[in-house]
Amino acid sequence: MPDIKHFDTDTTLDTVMRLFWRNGMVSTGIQDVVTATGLNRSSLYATFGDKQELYRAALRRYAEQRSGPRFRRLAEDGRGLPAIFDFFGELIEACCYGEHARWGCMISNAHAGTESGDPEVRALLDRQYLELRDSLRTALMTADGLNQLEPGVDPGSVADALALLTHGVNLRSRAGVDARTLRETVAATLNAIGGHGTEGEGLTPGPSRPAEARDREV
Amino acid sequence: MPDIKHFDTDTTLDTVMRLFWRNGMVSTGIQDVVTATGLNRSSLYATFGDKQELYRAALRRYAEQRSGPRFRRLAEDGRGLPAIFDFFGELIEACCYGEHARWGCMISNAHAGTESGDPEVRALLDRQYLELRDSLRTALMTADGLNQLEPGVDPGSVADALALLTHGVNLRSRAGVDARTLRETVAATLNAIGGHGTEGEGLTPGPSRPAEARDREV
DNA sequence: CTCAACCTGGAACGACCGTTTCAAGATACA
DNA sequence: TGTATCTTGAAACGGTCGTTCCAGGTTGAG
Repeated sequence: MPDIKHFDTDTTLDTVMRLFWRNGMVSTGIQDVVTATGLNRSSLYATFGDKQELYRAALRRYAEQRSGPRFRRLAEDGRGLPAIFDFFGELIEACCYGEHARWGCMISNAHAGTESGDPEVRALLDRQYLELRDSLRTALMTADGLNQLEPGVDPGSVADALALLTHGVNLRSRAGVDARTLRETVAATLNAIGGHGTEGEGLTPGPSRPAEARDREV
Repeated sequence: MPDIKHFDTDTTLDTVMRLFWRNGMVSTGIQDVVTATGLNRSSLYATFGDKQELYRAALRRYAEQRSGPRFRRLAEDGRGLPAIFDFFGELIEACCYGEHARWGCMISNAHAGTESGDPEVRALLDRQYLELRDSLRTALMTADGLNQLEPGVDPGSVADALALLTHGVNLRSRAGVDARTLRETVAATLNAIGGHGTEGEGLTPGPSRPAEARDREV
């Protein structure tokens, strides 16, 4: 074995992910990547390939490191509606406060840009949507088993609607809408679905609380 | 009066709007604008200013020509819930079929991109959101007056939720999701709000019907 | 017709784009 | 230590970016 890489691939990909996440793919130049990561073009191209492949890798990492755990936690939470309340509560918190405030969601952003032209990217967007939808459906079916849902509410359809609502939250948070407004909107929606009186602690509208919520992960 | 412009400003701005709408601001070069409009750089810069101002003008035009009439029609429709059904039905139709299929919504797209960094753009995004929200709320209050809503449904909160849902529809349609899925999701949401049996004709899930719906306006 | 005012075509600007190339440096095994 | 193999630094590639400039054409008023 001759020479070994002088940098950590995961750390680099994490930095690149943040760049693409905040500024999008087209607005992020290779020079920006070079500056942010500290390594040079040769190492970048030798390790990740061209810009498109680099973006795909960053997007995959976002899906695995950011979205994935959230979805899994939601699906495996046995509390039913409170789990969904908390899911949205944490989402809004992460979108409005901390390191990634006003960055939105990299998946949502990819939908709106030229990034979605790449079939490989679009396949990932579809896959992520299905994962979110299924996690929500699982939680809703749990809620249904606990008699938390209004009669006549179909977990499948509502899961789809909530997944679309998530994209709306991501988009609007990027425009700088405050967390309180988003919390109220989501809480009203979930209360309409069913759970009167079963609110999780993630969505108490109250005053916004930026202090304790800083530097949370997404 | 010396010389007069040799082209129509509105027609040009319409062409530019379509470019920015489909490809976003950063991915659309001045050369693309020159090619698409047929006029040259001098006339463009003399008439609209630089690229940022050109984008702002195109976005304003989108809001006035595309979103505005839709919102007004929704708010002035006296039928209540069926008006909302039809609003979403036409939205989905325009997002999935015809000339602008898979373009999404220029306002939604602007949220996700670097475009939203411009304060003037962000002010427009907020204004458009409020217009949509208020139109939905007006329609919901009409529906409430007609006893079409489930008891305990607050028109204000639901209007916010439906406005966010709209962004979700726009985003997902850009990724190529089929109209039938979107219609089912929206229909299920609106049925949960209240109007069992009051569906408008815009959301009958059925098979997708691309033929009759081509070349609709957005 | 004269002429000042405006518009148009096209070339040109410097800066930056993503990508490639290549010599020099670093490493593990013989 | 020699050497094959990979990494790194830095320069350079052609192309495109947004923008500006100016000569030449066109218009309407005097």
